[in-house]
Amino acid sequence: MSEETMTIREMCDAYDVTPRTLRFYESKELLFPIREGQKRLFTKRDRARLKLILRGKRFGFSLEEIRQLLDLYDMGDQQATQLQRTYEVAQHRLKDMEEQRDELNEAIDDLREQLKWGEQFLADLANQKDAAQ
Amino acid sequence: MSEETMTIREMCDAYDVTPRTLRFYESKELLFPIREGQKRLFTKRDRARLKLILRGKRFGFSLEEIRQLLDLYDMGDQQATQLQRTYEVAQHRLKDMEEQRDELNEAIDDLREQLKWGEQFLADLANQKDAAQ
DNA sequence: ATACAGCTTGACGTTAACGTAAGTAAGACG
DNA sequence: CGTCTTACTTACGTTAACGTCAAGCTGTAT
Repeated sequence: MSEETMTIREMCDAYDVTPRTLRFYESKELLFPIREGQKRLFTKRDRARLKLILRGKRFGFSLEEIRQLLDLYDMGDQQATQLQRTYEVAQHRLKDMEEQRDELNEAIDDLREQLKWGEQFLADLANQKDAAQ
Repeated sequence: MSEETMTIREMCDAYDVTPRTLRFYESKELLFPIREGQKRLFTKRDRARLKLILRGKRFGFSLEEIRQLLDLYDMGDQQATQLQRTYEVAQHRLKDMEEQRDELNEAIDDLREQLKWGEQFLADLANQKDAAQ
């Protein structure tokens, strides 16, 4: 409960992830918890990074992309070039997402059509049945 | 070039899939090409099924789901119960897709926010630079 | 002392939908 | 007959993001 660091369980509870996930992120160099003997202690920095990781996932970035973005973020000693790069990557992702959404919308429309068709078919079938009696 | 059946290559060209894909679908019992010696010959039925498979994929059904739907479609000797079931599955899928789209839209909005933020930051940075000169 | 809770490090397993490579057969062409 | 083309089977490889043991350490409550 020290103010600065959190155990793995506290992290799990706070961010709704599994221990495996946190260890996995560490192995992929997304997080860098310090050690107290055996145990991992997650710092404020780790928490900030985890938040960004989870946000990145929501945006559909792969962990590898996220890692690169985090690295840029860290490295970038306010070097506009880096930030510019980050910005571009994000913008590209946005375009991908919008395309994906558009495709999804098309598919949804198509499926709606099919369903209308099926509905009609079922209705006809019911009528036939009624009429046959 | 017989009117009724197509070779694997003709199928691939016609539907823009690889041979591997067609063999894979056969192994998963989605298609049932007949054999002429070694070779596969795809019938009209196979072509109809393939179309449905590809459409199903667009809708985000898994191959296993598609197989089940195709089976129902085949079996269902116009048995309304089966069709009803198919209908329900499709409707469920539609709901999933709509949810997915909504999430995606949220993510897109969030990302747009972030980008606005980044843009501002970059602009400020540029101003600072200008001012410093 | 003992049991238990919580942490650790391996390391193999999972899922979907094919890709890819190796080795072989069979028919067509020149 | 040799070679090309097309197809075949078998089977391991791929990718992402963890899940799921197994086996062992440590600290603490009983």
